[in-house]
Amino acid sequence: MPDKRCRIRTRGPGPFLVVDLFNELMAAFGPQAWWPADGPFEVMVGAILTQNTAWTNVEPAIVALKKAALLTPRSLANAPLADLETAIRSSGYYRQKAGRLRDFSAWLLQEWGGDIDLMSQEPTLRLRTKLLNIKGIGPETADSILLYAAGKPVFVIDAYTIRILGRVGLTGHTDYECLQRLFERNLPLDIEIYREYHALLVLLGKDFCRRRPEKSNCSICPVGSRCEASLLAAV
DNA sequence: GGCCAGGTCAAAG
DNA sequence: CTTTGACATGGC
Repeated sequence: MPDKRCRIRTRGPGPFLVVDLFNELMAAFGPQAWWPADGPFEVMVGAILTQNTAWTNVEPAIVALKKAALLTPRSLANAPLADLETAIRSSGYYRQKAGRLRDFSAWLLQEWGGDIDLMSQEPTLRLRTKLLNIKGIGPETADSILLYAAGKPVFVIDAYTIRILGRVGLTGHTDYECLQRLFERNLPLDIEIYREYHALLVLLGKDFCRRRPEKSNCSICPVGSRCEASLLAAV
């Protein structure tokens, strides 16, 4: 149900279409096959570990967890915090994230007996609310878990998405839920499209977002970062 | 050496 | 309701 509070406008050369951007990105870069992980539990662990952290720092942490046989809900929930901290040190915020991983794993066990398939049968919005009630799981992490681990059609918004939209001229309500609705309103209800689109936005963000020394009128990008008037030809 | 990354939470203003 | 600080490592 559309929310009247979500008023989003475009400025610049022409109307901005969510669908056009997806088509251009897909044509330019092709499918990304996200999320890079071995199974849904690993997806969820990765979603927590990558919070405000480069994926290159997350990978060694996942490997270390795997090597220490800590990559199951039960072992993660029961391991000494010190062991977790050691394993995930490379991912940064390691004390905080160790606690988050353990709390989340304990929740998985308590709510669903550690059965992710069972968890995934929960209605989407109810599951989302439950995830958000866990300390350390915010909207992006929750939605990443829903989309990439539980197979729910939920569009993930991240810092790249916000920056890119700002750059192509989007103004107005740019908070998480409004932007999420913008995408969900304009796309077919299709998990694969949601998955690819978010992956492509991250790719675009990495490859283009900070390297264009053009001028910017973007009010969303952080001070000091550069934007350009158009990204792909269309926007 | 400085900047920043696939955020989140709590404490102020 | 909006802004700010803390959390931390590793790559460029």
